[in-house]
Amino acid sequence: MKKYDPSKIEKKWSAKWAKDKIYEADISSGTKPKWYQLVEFPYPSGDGLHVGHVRSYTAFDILSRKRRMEGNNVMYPMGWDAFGLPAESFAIKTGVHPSITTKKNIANYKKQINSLGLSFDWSKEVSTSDPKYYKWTQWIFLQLLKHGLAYKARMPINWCPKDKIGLANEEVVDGKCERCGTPVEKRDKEQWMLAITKYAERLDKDLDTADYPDRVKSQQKNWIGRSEGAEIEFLLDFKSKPKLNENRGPQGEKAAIKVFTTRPDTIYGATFVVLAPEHIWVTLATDNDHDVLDNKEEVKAYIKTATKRSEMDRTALGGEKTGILLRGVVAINPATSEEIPIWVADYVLPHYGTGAIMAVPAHDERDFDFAKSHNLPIRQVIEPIFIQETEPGKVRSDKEWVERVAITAIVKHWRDDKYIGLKWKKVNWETLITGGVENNQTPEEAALAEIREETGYQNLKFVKALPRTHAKFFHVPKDVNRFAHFYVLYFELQDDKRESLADGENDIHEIVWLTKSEMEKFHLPASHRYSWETLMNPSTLWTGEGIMINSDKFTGQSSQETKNEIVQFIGGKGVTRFKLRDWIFSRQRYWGEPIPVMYCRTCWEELGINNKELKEGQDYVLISGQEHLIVPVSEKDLPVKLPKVEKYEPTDTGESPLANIRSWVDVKCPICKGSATRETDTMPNWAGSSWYFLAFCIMDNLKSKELVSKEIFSDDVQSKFKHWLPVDWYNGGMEHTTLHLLYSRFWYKFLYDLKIVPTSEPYKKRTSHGIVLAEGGEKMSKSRGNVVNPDDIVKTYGADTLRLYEMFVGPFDQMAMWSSDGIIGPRRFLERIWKLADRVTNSQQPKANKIDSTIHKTIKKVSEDVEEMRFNTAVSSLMVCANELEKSESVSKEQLELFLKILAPFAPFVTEEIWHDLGNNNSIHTESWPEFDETLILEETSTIAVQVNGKTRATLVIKKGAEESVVVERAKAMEEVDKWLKDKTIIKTVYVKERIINFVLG
RNA sequence: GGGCCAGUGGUGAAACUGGUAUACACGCGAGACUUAAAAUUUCGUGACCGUAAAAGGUCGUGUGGGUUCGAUUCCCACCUGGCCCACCA
Repeated sequence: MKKYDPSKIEKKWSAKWAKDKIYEADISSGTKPKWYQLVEFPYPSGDGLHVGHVRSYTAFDILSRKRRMEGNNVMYPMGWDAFGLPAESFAIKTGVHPSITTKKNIANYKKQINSLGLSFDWSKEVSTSDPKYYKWTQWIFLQLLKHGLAYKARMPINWCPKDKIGLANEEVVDGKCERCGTPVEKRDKEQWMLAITKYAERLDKDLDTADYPDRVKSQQKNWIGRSEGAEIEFLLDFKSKPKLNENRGPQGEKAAIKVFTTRPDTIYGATFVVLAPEHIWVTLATDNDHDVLDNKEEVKAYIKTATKRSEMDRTALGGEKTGILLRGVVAINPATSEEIPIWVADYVLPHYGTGAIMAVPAHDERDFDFAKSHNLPIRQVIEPIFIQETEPGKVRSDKEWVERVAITAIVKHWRDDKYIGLKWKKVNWETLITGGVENNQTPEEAALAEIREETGYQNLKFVKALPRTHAKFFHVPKDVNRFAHFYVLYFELQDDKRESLADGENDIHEIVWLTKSEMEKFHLPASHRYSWETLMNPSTLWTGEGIMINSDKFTGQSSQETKNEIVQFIGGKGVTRFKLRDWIFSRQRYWGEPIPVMYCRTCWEELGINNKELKEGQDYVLISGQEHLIVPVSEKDLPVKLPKVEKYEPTDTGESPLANIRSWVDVKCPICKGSATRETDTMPNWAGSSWYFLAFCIMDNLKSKELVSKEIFSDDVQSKFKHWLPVDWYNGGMEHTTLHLLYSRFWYKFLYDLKIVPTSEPYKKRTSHGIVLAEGGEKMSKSRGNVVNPDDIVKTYGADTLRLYEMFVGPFDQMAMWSSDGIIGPRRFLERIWKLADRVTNSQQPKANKIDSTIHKTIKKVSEDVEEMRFNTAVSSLMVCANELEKSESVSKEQLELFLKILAPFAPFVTEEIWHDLGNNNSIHTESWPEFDETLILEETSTIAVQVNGKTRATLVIKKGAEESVVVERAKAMEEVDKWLKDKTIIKTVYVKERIINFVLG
C-alpha cells in the first residue's frame, strides 16, 4: 500500500499536464460550444500569491474543469496587471528597473499558481507592461482621441504630496490618498481626461439587462448617479448698474443664471439662488475687466478661502454653511417674478449640474441650514403626502377610493406632560385622534366634536394649527381606500371633566395617555408621526413629494405629477444629469503606458488655435491644445516604448521622470518637421485592465507586426472576437465594482461603437467573492504578521487539501476566516479516499445498489452546487458520499471511478493518481462529467414526520405514493403518537405528501 | 445621515419553494491500538429537567410582537455587527 504523499504526485502531474497541454482552449474546434471563464488577473506583487487569490481561482478552476468535462471548449486564461506603483516605489528605493522586479514576481506567481493545479491556459498569457500589449492600449487611446473622447483640461486635481501623484476621484477615500493615507491637496494641472460621461446613460441603462448581483448593480447605478431634473434660467437684474440690464447676448437674450434642480415643483418656494465659488459667472464678475458687484473685493476674498479648502474640509464641516451675498444684482424667480438674492456658497458643488441652484429652504435640508444661518426667508410650498405601503393599512388595489377632508388632533393633558393616543381594537392601529370634517364645519369645530365623541373630555383650548398633511391608506374598519386631507390641530385640555361615551364608541378604540417618550415608541402612521414631530420641533422639514400650496395655479396639484407642466410653464428644459465625472487619465509616473502624443509649438503658432482639424494621410488628427498643437503619434510608430531612466522619482514640478530624458522627449514633428516634444504623462493602472479580456482572445495577433487597425479589423481577429465574446462568467472582487468594472464596460462599449467587438456588454454574468481574513478576523497584512502563505500550506498538506479547504470554509460570496485547525479536515478526507482506493484495487467486488444511489445523489448535488457557487456544500456532500462508501462492505471499480470524476475538479492531483492506479492511461480531466441516473436516486420509501399541534412526535417510514388515508391510519396507530391523541379531538389533519402529517387538536 | 447585507452549538457552518433545526467539518469527552505519545480507529457531543441507567419531557436559530396547522425561512418594530455611499440640488 502506497502512502499518500502529495508533494510527490503533485509535481509529477502538473509537469505532465503542461506537457500534454490539456487545458488549452482551441478556437478551431468549431463543434464544441465555447465557454469563456474569466477571473480578475492579479497585480504581481512582491508578496506573492494571497490565499484570497487561491480561493477565487480555485472556485472557477472547478467550474472550468467541469465545463471541459461537459464537452465545452473552455478558455480560462490568466495574465498580469503588471504596471503599478509598488514596482515603481521599489525602483525608487533600490534603482532596480520595474520591469526586472515585475518579471521576477510574475515568475513566482506562475510557479505558485501551477503548484495549485489551476488549469489556466498559459498559451494565452498576457502582461500589460509588455510593449506588444501596451501598443494596443495606446492604440485604443488614440481612437478615443480621434473620436473626441480624450481631451486635455486644466483641472483642480487631487494631489498626494507624499506619492507626488495626481489621483482620480475614485482613488481618494475620505479626503485621503487611497494608497498611503496622506490627506489629499488640490492642485491645478493640465490633465488628460476621458469622457466617460458621454457613455453614462448607456452604462446605466444597460445594467438592467446584465446578469450581475443586485448589490453590484445598485453600486454602479449609485456611482453613475443618474437623476432627472430640469435646467431653469433665472434672469439677472443689475440693481446698482441698471445700464447693464440693457446688454444682450448674441441671440438677444438677457443675462441669466442657469440652475439645475430635480424639484422644479418647488420653484414657488425658491427664495434665493446659490452659485458655487468656481461658477464661471462668479469668476467673470470678480475679474478685473468687470464691475457689476458692489462688494467685489469681499466676494473675491470669500472665493479665495473657499476654493483653497480641500473637498475634504468642505464636506467635513457639516453644520455651518458659509457663503456671501452678491450685492448689486438679484435674480428673478421665473415662477413668481419676485426678485431674490444671489449668494455664493461652497456647499454648492461646481461639477454637478450647472454649479448653480435655486434654493428652496422649506424643502431641502442644505438650503434650510443655509437660510437659517443667513436669515433668509423660508416659504412652504409642499404639503406632505404619505402613502401607506406597509400593513396595517396598506393601500389595496382592489378597493375603491374615497377622498375626504379630515382632521388630526393632538390633545395635551390638563396637568401632566402627556398626550392622547388611540389604540384601535379591531385593527392593529395606534393613532392620534382623527376624523372627518362635515360640510358645514370648520376644522376646529370638527376636531372638537371628534375629541368629545371619542374621548368624552369636554373643556378644550385650541392652541395652534400645525402644517396640513395628506395620506393615502386603506381604512380597515370602513373597508375602503382613503385619500385623506388632514387639518392638524393642537389642543390643551383645561380640566378632567368628562362625559360618558356613546354606545359602541368604547369598542372602537381605547384611550391611552402617553408621555413624549412613549409617544415616540407609539406606532403612529407616517402622517400622524409627522404631525407629532412638527409639534415637537416646529422646524421639521419635508423634503418628499406632496400637494402643492402657495403655487398660484398649481396649488392643490400633486407635486410629482406637476413637474413637467411647471418646467414648461417657466420655460425650463428637462435634462438628465449624472454624478459620474470624466475620468482623469494622466499620471505623472514612470511605470505606466506612455500617452502616445506629441506637442508642437511651431505648428500651433503657424496654424492658430482655431484650426481644429488637419489631415495628413490617414494617421493624423489634430486637436487644438493650449499652447501647443497636440499631434497624435502615428499608428506605425506604436508602441511608444518606455525609455530607460536613471531616477524614478517624479520631478519636483510634479512631472513624470520621463520629462528628464531629453533624448526621448525631443522628437521631430511629423507635420512641420520641426522640433516637437513627447507627452510625458503615463496612463493609470486602469488602462491596461480595461481590455485585457479581449487580449486573451487574440494572443497571436498581439504579436503581429501589422498596423493595429489593419490587424484588429482582419477576419482573423474578428472571427476570434465573435467566437469568444462576451465573457460568459466574470468573477472578481467587490472592490472593483465601481472602477474597473465601469471603466472596462466603457471601453468595451466604445469598441462596440467602432464595430470591433460583437456585443455592447462585455460580461454576460458577473459575480464576486468574499475576502479571506486572517485567523482573528483581521485583514491579512505584512505589518500584522498574519499572512498565510499558500506555499507553506501546499508543502505541509498538499495543494488538493488547500483547494478543498478553501472551498469548504464557507459560502463563496461571503468573507471567510482562515483557520489553521480546520484545514486538517479536508486532508483527512483525502487520506480516506486514498485508502478506499486501495480496497478497490485489491479486489473486484460486485455492484452494491445502495452505493449507486448514494453516488448518483452526490453527482446531482455537486453538479447543481457548482453552478450556484455553493462550493462548500458540494464538498460536504462529497464527504457524505465518501463516508457511505467507507461504510459499505464493497465498492466496485466503476463506482469509485464515478466518484473520482466528480471529485476531480476539486482535487485534481489525487484523483489523477488514483485514476491511473486503477489502470487508466488517459487523464481523468479529459473524461466526461457523469450524468446522474434519476431512477437510481428515487427511493422506495419516504420518511414522514408525524406532528401533533405542529410538534414532531414520531417519524413514519412508508412506501412511496401511499394514500393519505393509509398514512393517517398508520400514523394514528403509532404508540408515540397515540399517547398525544388519546382523549382529544382532532379538528384538522394537514398532510403534505411525502413530508409531514400534522394532527391539530381542539 | 442614506443604502445594502448578516446574526443558528464551544468554532467554521447546513437546512431545496414555509414542512423532522444544527448536515459536513473542526474542537472536546470516553474507549481501542501503543511501553508511551503522535497518527489511526470506535462511540458520544444544543441547553435544561428527569433517571441508578433508560424512558420521557420542556426550551431553543440576536430581542419583542404578528401571520400560519406549522416560521431559521414571510410581515412589523427593535438591538448588534459588517460593507458601500455621503452637501450630487
